[in-house]
Amino acid sequence: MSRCLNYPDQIAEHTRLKVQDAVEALGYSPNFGARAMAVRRTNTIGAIIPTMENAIFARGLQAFQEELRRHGFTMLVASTSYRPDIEEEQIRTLVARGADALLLIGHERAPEIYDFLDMQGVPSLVTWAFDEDAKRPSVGFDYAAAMHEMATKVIDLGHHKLGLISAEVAWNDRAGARLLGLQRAMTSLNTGDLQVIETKYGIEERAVAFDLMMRSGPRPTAVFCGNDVLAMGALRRAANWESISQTTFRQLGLMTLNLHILLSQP
Amino acid sequence: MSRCLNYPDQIAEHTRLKVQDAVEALGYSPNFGARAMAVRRTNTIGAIIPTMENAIFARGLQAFQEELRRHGFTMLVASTSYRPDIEEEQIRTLVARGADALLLIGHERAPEIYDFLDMQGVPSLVTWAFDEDAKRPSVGFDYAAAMHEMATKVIDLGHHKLGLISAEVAWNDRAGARLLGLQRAMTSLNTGDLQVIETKYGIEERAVAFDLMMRSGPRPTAVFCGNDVLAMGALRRAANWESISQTTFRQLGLMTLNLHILLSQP
DNA sequence: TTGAAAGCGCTAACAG
DNA sequence: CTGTTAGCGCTTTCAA
Repeated sequence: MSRCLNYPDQIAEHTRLKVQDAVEALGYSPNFGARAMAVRRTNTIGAIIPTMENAIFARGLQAFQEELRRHGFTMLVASTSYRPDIEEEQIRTLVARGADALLLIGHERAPEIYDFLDMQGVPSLVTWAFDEDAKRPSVGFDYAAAMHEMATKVIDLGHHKLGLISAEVAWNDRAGARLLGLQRAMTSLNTGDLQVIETKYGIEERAVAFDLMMRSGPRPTAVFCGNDVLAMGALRRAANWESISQTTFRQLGLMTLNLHILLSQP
Repeated sequence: MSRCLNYPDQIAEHTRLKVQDAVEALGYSPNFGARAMAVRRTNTIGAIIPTMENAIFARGLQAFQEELRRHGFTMLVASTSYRPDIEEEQIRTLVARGADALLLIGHERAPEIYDFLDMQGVPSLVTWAFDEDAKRPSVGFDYAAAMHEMATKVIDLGHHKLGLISAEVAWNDRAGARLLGLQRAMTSLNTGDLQVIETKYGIEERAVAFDLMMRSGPRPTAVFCGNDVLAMGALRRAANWESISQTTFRQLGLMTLNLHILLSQP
C-alpha cells in the first residue's frame, strides 16, 4: 500500500486499482506524523513572526508560503506577540513538530536558543534584518541607513524638534536600528531635540502614543514612526490636532506606506 | 523517561534529576509526531483562511491562536488564495497532520469534503458566516441583512445608480450574501441600476476595478465595496477622478473600516 | 517506584 | 512485481 501511493509506477496496474478503491472506500488519509517518523523528515518549514496583525509580516508569510508550496514544502506559522519567552516556546514547539528549518524575524535572541537549534541540527534563516557578520544567513534591509537618510532629509527641511514613535526596542533589532539611524543623523547634523516614545501594539496604546508626544515636552514639528502600523495609529490621532494642516494630512492619508509624518512648518 | 516528563510526581527525586540532567546535556526535544501517534491526539486545531493579506482574517487568527494557546492547544494555519482546490488540499493536509478539529471560513464547499471530514471523524467549525440550518456549527454575521440596511440608507439619500465592487462570488458565500442583500434592497425600493464588478485580490486587479466601473455603462453615484481591502484599492484609484469631492474623499480616507464609498451628489 | 515490551501508522530494505 | 518485517520515538499497559 505504501509503495502504491509513493511509487505508483513500480506497481502492477490491477494491484494499484485495488488499492485505490480501498483508499476511496475507506476514506483513507495518510498519517503525516507516522510518515515523518519513518523517513525522518517533514518537508516543513516553520516560520515565527511577532504578530500577524502587522500586514507586512502577514504578506511576507503569504508569499513565503506560496513559494514553499511550489517546492513541495509546507509552512507552519507561529506568532509571538513580540515576547521573547513566547518566541522560545514557539521555536521549541516547531522543532518538536519536526520542522526541517526555521524562518525567524530579526537576529536578537538568547544565545541558548541558537545553541538549541544547533544541537537539534535545525537550520534557520533570519529575515527582516541583515547582518553580514552573523553566523546564520539573513536577508533584510539596512534600517539604520534608511532612517538616517530620511532623517537627514527632514532635518534639511528645517525641522529640529523631532519625535519618534517606536515599537519597544528591547529584543527588536529593527526598532533599535531605526532609532540608531535617527540618532546618528541628528548627531552629524548637530540637532539635539529628540523625543522617543516606545509603545506596544495595542489599538489603545498606539492612539495614546501620539497624544503623549504632543503633550509632553517641546512639541516636535516632525514625528517619525517606526512602521506603518504605528504610523496609521498616529495618523488617526493626528486628525484631532488642529495645528496639523489639512492638506498635509490628506496627502499623508494616502501615503500609507510612508514611514514618517510631517506635522507643521518648522 | 517518558513518565519523568509527563508525570514527574510519580518519580523518585534522584531518578528525576538524573533524567533532567540527561535532557539538558543531550539537548533533548520531544518528538511531537511520535507522541501524537502514541496518544492518538495532537491538541492541534487547523485553521484555513482564504488569505492572510486581508487583515480581517489575520487578526481573527491571531486572536483565535492566543485563545487556543491559553487552553494548551496549538493552531496550524493554511491559506487558500480563495481557490477551492487548494482549500481541499489544505484540509487534507491538516487532517493528515492530525488536526483534532478544523476552523473553516464560510459554508460553501464540495460535499465530498464534508464527507471526508465525517469519515475521518474530524469536527469542524465554520466562521465568518452563520447558517442556522447547516449541519455544522457556525458563527458569523448576516451579511445580506447588513448590506440590505446599508443599501437602503444610501438609496434613501437619493442614489439610484449603484455600483458594487465584489470579490469573486463563486464559492464565497460572504460575497454572495452581500450581493443578495444589495439586490433585495434595490428590488424593494424599486431601484434598478446596479453595476457589479467582480475582482481578484491582486493589487493590479483591485486598482483596475474602480476605473472599469467609472468608465463602463452609466456611471454610478455610489459604489459599494465588499470589504476593506477592496475599498482601499478603490479609494486609491478614486483619488484620480476629479468628480469626487475632496472633502468626501478625505473623510473616507479615514474611514478605513467603512464598507462603502459615496462618490458624488446623486 | 521502576523495567520491559507492545503498538501507534508508516517506509525501506530484503527476500521471494 | 509483491509480501514481510524492522524500526522511527513515544505512551501505556503489565510485571516486578
